[in-house]
Amino acid sequence: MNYNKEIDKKWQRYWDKTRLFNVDVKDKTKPKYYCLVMFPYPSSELHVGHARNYVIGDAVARYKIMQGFYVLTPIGWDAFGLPAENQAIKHDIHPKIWTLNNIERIKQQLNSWGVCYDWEREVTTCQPDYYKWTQWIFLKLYKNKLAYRKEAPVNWCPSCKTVLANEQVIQGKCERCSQEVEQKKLKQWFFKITHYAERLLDDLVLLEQWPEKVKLMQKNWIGKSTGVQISFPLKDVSQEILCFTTRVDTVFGATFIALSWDHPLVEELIKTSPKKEEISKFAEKIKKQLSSLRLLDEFEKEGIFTGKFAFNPMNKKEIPIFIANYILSGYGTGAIMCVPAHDARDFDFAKKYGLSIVEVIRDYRDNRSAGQQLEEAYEGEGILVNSGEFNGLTSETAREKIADFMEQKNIGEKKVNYKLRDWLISRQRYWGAPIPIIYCENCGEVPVPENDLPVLLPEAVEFLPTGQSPLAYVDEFSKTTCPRCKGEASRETDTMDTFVDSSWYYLRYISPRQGKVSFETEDVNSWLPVDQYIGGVEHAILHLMYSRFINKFFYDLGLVNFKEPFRRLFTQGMILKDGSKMSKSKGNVIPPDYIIDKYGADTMRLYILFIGPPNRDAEWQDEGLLGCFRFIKRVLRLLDILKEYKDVKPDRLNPEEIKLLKKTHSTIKEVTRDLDGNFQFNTAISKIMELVNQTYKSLESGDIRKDVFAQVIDIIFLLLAPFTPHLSEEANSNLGNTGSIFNRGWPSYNPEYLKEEEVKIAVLVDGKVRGRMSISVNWSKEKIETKALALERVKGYLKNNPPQKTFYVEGKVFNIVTK
RNA sequence: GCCGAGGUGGCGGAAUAGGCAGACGCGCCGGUCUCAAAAACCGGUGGGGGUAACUCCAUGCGGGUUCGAUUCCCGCCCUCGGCACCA
Repeated sequence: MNYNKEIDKKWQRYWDKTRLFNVDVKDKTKPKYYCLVMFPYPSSELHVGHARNYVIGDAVARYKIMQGFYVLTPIGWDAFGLPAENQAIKHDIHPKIWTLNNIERIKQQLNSWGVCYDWEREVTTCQPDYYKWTQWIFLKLYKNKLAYRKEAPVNWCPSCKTVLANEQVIQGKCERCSQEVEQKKLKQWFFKITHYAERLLDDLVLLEQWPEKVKLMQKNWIGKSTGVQISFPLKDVSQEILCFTTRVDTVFGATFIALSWDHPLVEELIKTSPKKEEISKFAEKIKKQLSSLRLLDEFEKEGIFTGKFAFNPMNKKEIPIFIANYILSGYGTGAIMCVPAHDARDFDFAKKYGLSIVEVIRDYRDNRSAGQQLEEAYEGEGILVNSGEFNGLTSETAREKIADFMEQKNIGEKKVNYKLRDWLISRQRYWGAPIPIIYCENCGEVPVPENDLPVLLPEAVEFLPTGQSPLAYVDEFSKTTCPRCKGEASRETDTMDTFVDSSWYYLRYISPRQGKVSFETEDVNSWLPVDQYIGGVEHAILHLMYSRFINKFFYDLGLVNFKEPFRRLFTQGMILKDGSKMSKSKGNVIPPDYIIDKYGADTMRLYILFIGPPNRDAEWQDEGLLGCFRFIKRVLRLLDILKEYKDVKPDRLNPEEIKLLKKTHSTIKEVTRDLDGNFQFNTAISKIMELVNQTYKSLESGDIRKDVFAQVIDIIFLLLAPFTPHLSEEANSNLGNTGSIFNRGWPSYNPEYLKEEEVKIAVLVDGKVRGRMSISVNWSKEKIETKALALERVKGYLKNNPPQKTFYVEGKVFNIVTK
């Protein structure tokens, strides 16, 4: 049998016609399995890097179908987003047209790879029948006081007069015009994800089948810390500054306080200062620097003295108050107590501005003589010094004692703090779901009534660089009447973050055409949680956290009965080319079309799965692809050999046949284990390759009967079916089977063939291999020892060094130790 | 900077409740077939030394635990992902 493109098309049509991947969610005759791949953003064509996600998902789905599950594999499009709008500006094409064209193109690609879905469940987030429900979620959150508006900074390019995404800010400058980017505050909408911080953290333990690293990242992102909020009284003013710290044991070493540029007390502190001008200027400067954590290091640590002092409440010492650029606004209290001796950033800052550095924690291993200066901040734990009555305590006990002391004296209170911040969902952009809020002069902010949804995104818009959403210029959109007083009113013109769209799409797949509700609770409850979620590790935090949040919100409303949406998560690695991520700009993209054309879908699929462990990055090599093509031809040749095969005369199973059947059944066992484990397609495929190699070797011996040979081939194609579905189907029908190979069931192994009587073990002297021998599995350690010590080479090594001890690892090694 | 992951032949990668390092594939070398090439098939292939038997070295670097470490511990170096408006 030869490989040709017609085989691909034939079976793709067959799967479509027989509705192999279409699911009726009401059908409960088989156990369900919900296999979900992260839906694509339709930016342009897919390359082989993208393909990995869908090929893995398809292989999992097919494997589960063979195992007898009723498998739901839906697909959709994360269709709102910034790139569409950029294209619109650049090439004068409407975002909708651009997006829908891309979707059509990608659909063709997926089909040509034999990646199958239940297309009747396709959802597209930019279509009104989808975003209607995204808006509905907003209203639900609003009603439950989990959506609110407050001022928040955006990146602002003063020359383009537009809000920039972080991605569009290159080293503090606008990517288009290279103008210095500023911070601007706008009133924006937030979802109160912090309300769920504790549950998002606690429920991580329910996610037993998630990668540990993803759970750890989420845990660190939530960033729960317990500490103390201390109030530092101001000198001359009857106010105080609140600082949160997790290291209250270092409080005696707090020698200054640093505020963020927009701390509410700044104005009060500097209003009488002779240097007011200078300080305001400095604050302005920091304001222009970017607030994002990752950009902090691009600026040197800087600060300015406000001229005011506070008291350290523990030792009553006067400590200066600074404004510093390394304190984030809107983070904690926006003020920190600075302990230069025990914090590296504070240490640098203190050195720069000549502030005192008071050591209060002494490292257990520290052997500096008294009076010797610290050369760098010591951030570890230790014994308290210079801390009054708390001297001599360990950091750990001191934290408790000082916190208790502070609570008694009313100078501080124990507090739990989270790094997690509320989710800013406002975007000053066109291509997103409009936020369903109306502003009325009389009634204030009024939610759009549910019955009026969707708030349609108008299609005729201009993309003027004005800094507002283009929607603000569409009068028929923005001008409206107040749902409450029927007076004149205007709509919110910001749209929602696309992460809102993607935070619930996996629910919509269950009832995608439902017009009355967002999803059918009963069906969703029977099909979710998702059994297997597959996607890139780059989504480990944001998308997965937002989805978990929205799911918990639905849980609280009684709309779903499961606390977590994704039971098992698999994060696949990237496919690299020349060591880096494929991208058009780098020109290192491998387009799949020519591969499909030249070698067929199964070659590409097989190579993508064989390239390396799927949870890690791997380097694309064209030669590797060729190797897989060669393998496919080699497997198919077995069918031709079988056709012509002259049967050897029937007899009992001969040793060569037993050898081949042993290999076959151990391969079934190992491939199954690889797939059931962590989707180790690469090793599963290599084991099938070994079996194929063994088959050729066994055939050469001339002892294999035709029926044994046919059995082995049949199993080879069954094992390959999830990876190379087209040729497995073709081979399956060539072998005389009717119907789809995917309805035949996954092969099981016969344990009789896996029993071994003899094994080869290595004999080691002092840890080095010095001989090998075959042993019978029922030999005692003593018998093995006698045999091992009798080996000639071993004897040589033991001549002058008699054995002292021996170790035997069953079926593996026998180690003789002379030392 | 913070958080997370990873460093094994010429290359992609196997092997970890600590037990024969380099499965499988690529590449390369030699051979068969061919006028020749391609394809296919067979054999070899971590590095050094040795005609060979064999031997020494080797899993990013430096230490440690152990009869035994790619695997566990401590300290470094490098690469990649995320850092809240790319999705």
